[in-house]
Amino acid sequence: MAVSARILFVVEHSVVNQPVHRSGALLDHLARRMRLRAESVLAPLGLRPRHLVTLTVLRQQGGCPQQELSDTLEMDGTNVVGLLNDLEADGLIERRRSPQDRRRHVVVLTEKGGHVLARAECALAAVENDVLGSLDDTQRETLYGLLQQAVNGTQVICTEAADDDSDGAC
Amino acid sequence: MAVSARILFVVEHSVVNQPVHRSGALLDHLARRMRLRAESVLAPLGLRPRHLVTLTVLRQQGGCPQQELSDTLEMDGTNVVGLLNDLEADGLIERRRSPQDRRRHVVVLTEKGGHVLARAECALAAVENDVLGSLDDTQRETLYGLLQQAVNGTQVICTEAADDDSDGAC
DNA sequence: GTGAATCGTTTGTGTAGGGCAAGCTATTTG
DNA sequence: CAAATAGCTTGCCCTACACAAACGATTCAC
Repeated sequence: MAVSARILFVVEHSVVNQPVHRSGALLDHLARRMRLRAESVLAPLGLRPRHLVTLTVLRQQGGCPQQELSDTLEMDGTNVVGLLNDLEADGLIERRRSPQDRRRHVVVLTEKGGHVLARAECALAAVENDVLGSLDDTQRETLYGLLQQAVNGTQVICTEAADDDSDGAC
Repeated sequence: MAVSARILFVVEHSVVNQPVHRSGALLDHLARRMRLRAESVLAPLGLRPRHLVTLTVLRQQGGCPQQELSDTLEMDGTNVVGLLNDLEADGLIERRRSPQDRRRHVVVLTEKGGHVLARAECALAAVENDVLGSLDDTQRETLYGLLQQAVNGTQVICTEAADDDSDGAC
């Protein structure tokens, strides 16, 4: 039936006609599915998807100046301000003046922020279970690793495997 | 440093404290990055990201009634109409009356639609190269497979490996 | 066959995400 | 001191969508 893009691949002395595999559309599609469901789960926590993305970035980047955050999120600076205002109002993040350059705000996740993020992730178990239903645990972990690597430029295996406190089992 | 969610895992007689790995936020983040770049690449082709998603779905689902498409895309019916109007105006899809139930429109990808989709995917090589830069070819293929499986409920290895025409190497 | 339900379409309305620009303060740097 | 920079606020605009209502065509149930 349908037509599909191809590139020529030379594999072990033979030329194989192979379709082009672009993940963009799939990523878009899947992200939408996640987001739709996540919205309702997150609402009771006073969060929206983009807040969760922001918190996630902050957790693994540690404190970072606001502009860097804007770069990472690839989002306009003014909108980041609003986003951080929300999060700060809820006590999930803190803006600290950088001692090196007092014009800068270093944005850090508060303890509460970490906990809320953790709770949100637990609450999202059902959502993920629904959307990624056809992937087994190993596959989901692989997917997570790949996404992490793509987003961060390097794979993050398990940054703080031996950390304390936090909200144990969901 | 930061706190993170955990669940208890019993692995071979030992209890391992393991962080919860939710892909939602990463998916969202990565999809955004892709979409931002894709928009400018797609614009010259008269397409926007959601058009590409639609075409992609149609390619691998074959013809399907409009409502099913609406379900798959998890998008309101009225918006799907608009989306399809765009695509039909460009001759990329066709709406055919279903012989079984003449109320229904069966939506199919036209030959031109397939070609344009293929061309778009080729054009997106640079984008993907940029966003997935830290993944090697094998990893990208793995990612693609997982996304495909998640979206479709089952993994699609290479539906029509022996198809003809189409636009060869980018 | 007549009425009820269904598929798709159009139109209209509302909301949220988010880009972009201008103007401001505090601060650093030349 | 002047110029550049980080962040904040306000205001404007556009796009993606959801949702509702009303319509024609068709099917289905009685």
